[in-house]
Amino acid sequence: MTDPSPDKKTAILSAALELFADNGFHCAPVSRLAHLAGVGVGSIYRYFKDKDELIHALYEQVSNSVQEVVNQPCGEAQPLRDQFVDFMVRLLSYLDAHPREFRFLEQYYHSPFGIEKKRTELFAGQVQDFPQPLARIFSGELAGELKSLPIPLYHALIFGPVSALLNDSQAGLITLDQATMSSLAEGCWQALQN
Amino acid sequence: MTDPSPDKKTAILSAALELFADNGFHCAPVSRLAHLAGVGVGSIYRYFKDKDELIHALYEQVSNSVQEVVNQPCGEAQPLRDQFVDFMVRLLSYLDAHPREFRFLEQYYHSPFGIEKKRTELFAGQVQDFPQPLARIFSGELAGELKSLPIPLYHALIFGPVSALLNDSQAGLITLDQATMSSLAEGCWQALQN
Amino acid sequence: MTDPSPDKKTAILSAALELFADNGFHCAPVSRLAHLAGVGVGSIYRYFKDKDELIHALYEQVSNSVQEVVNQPCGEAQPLRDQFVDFMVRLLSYLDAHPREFRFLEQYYHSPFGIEKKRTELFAGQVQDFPQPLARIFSGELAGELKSLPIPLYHALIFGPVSALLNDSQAGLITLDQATMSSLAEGCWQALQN
Amino acid sequence: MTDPSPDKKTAILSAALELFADNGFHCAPVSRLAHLAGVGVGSIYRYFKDKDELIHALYEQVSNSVQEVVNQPCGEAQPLRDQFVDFMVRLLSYLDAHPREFRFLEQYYHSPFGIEKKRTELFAGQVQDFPQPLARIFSGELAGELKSLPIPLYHALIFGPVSALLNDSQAGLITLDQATMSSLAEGCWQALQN
DNA sequence: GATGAATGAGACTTCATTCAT
DNA sequence: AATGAATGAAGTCTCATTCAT
Repeated sequence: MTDPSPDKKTAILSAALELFADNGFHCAPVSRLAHLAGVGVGSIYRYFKDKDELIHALYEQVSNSVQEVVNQPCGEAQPLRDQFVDFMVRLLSYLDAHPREFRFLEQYYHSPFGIEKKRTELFAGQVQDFPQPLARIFSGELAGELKSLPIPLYHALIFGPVSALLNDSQAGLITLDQATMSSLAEGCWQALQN
Repeated sequence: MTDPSPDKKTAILSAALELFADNGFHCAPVSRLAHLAGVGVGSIYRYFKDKDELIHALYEQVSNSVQEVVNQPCGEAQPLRDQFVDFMVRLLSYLDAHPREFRFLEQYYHSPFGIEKKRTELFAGQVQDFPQPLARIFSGELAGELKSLPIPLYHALIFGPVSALLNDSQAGLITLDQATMSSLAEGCWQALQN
Repeated sequence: MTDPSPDKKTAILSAALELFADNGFHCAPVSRLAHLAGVGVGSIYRYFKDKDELIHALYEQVSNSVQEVVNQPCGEAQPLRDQFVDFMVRLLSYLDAHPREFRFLEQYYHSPFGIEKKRTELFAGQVQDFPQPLARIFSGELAGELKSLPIPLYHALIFGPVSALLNDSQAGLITLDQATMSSLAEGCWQALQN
Repeated sequence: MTDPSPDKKTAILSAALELFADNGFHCAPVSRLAHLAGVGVGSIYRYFKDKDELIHALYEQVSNSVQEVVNQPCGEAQPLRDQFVDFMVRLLSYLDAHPREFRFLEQYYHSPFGIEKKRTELFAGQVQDFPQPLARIFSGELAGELKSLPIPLYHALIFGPVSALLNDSQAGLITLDQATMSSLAEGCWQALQN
């Protein structure tokens, strides 16, 4: 039993993602987390002060891995529209391929946990870190070319459809192939045009 | 004699909406519900089999009041675009003015409770019951004029931004005045154009 | 509803016998009693101080009806042995034909309720009231003819088998026809012989 | 490490026997069990899935200890009658010395818990495992010597009086000395004779 | 450091009893 | 007198957290 795993913390976070995404925070007793992680209950409390801290830590981890994907550079030689579509397709692909990350985030944002950590933080938090097309849109640099809107409106018109579509995909209402994702991205792009 | 008082049921549902929206289902013990409703704990179980049934009943109530707003006829004399914008503004206004209803619905849909009652049910469930512009869009009647898309894509492009914007409004990131709501609606409308 | 039944009390006791015998005291909520009796919950408390008193009252009633059967005179012209067998068959027949009465009594005696009201009270309580053969046995009058034993031993040798056999009958392990009942009675009779 | 302590389980079963025997299943709240066992409420649920399982487990334990007594070999050299009397005296002695075991069993058999685990199971369940005299009687081997009766009648004539006498003893109506127990056993023996 | 047995606060639910109608 | 809606004490069970090993 005395498993001197070099990465017990990783095992715990991984088990947590699985259980939280599939069962919700409240149907994931710490004892079950421990069992799934192959770790003693007590060990969880060595790495995390309590269950809440574990949830917040998991959020940070998932949030970061999404940020990484989102922040990859887009081909800057392409027209802006294509860069935007590429970005959107990349985001949709990643989250559709990682349903647990997506469901965890949705659950987190719609729970008391996410009250302080607003959803905006994930995508709009640091405009300057955004990949080319997004940064230029949100920063207002393209104001002549596109509509000039308050950031939350940009945000809503871009990420709202992403979230909604992913939900339908998870629910099995639609399959996200390349064409579908492009359609959505193009719709969003049009929404921003003058 | 001594008939079950409709006031009491209303008081319970009302307290439930408040606590569920503000604290989440799991931080709203029945004892607190009862206290807030000014009712004995046991009385809740006279009106609802258990806590789950109370949650579902509250969903039905909230869902119906949203449906009512959504289903009001749009001025059919106006151009379709204006009808659409009117509809969107009406929906946004109502939910922004009833934040607890909105937060409850979001929470419900993102919980195991809402698994069968898919979000789609609320808005897309019965296309034929939709107000003019939505029904015509979703039914494909306008396929020549607009893009021809799978329903979930229409759905995502229209209600995704609504949900996202309301979240930002709740978070205090933006104030939803008439202009803002119209901007969003117009963006959505553009997103659907050929 | 205002049912001015002349015999609400009877209806309540009757419903109580049914529910207690079939479900046990603790799976027979007062509300269910009331429903089955066709009476308001509150009415039960007009006739009985509380649930305990209802149980004791029901015991008295059932106990009395058994006493009546037990106390019917045996043909005094017959030999004692035949009188005894007649008595035993009569008792067995009655209780086998009234399983709810029997199950209620068994349950009552084996519960805290029956602690003060000892089983003995039912059959041996008032020796002088017993029908001929029993009275003569218990009173010691037949001491020459039969074994001379302490009353509880007579009691055990006579009523123990009755109770045990009825239990097996209720459980469906045996059918109590005339021959079977006579066999038991004869066995008991032999048990008492010198 | 930290293995589940067998002492704790024993303490719980022991407390359960005491409370169940004295108060009945329904006047023995888990909280009281825990207190009497010197254990936290939650610990009971580590050892038993729920209260029902605890009751059944206690039955198994008590039943086994009675079986052990019952199954001890009788002096096979003695006449059958003496073997039988020895057996009866041993059974009576044990149960009279262990009143809680006796009261628990009686209560168990007369409750919904004992519906499937019929009383017969305890004594007649496995005829072949019975000590000499009983096995030979129940198996019909002595049919020439004794009356030939259906098993439930043997059962009633032998164990009925045992149960009844123990009840009277518990009630303080009689003291079970050697002579008394022998008398009962002899009575039962006679009851079986041709 | 790791473990998991032990704990008890607190959640949900039932039901005997009351009392306004 | 009769009713049944209302009540809350009390019961069963869960689970986050602690701590001895």
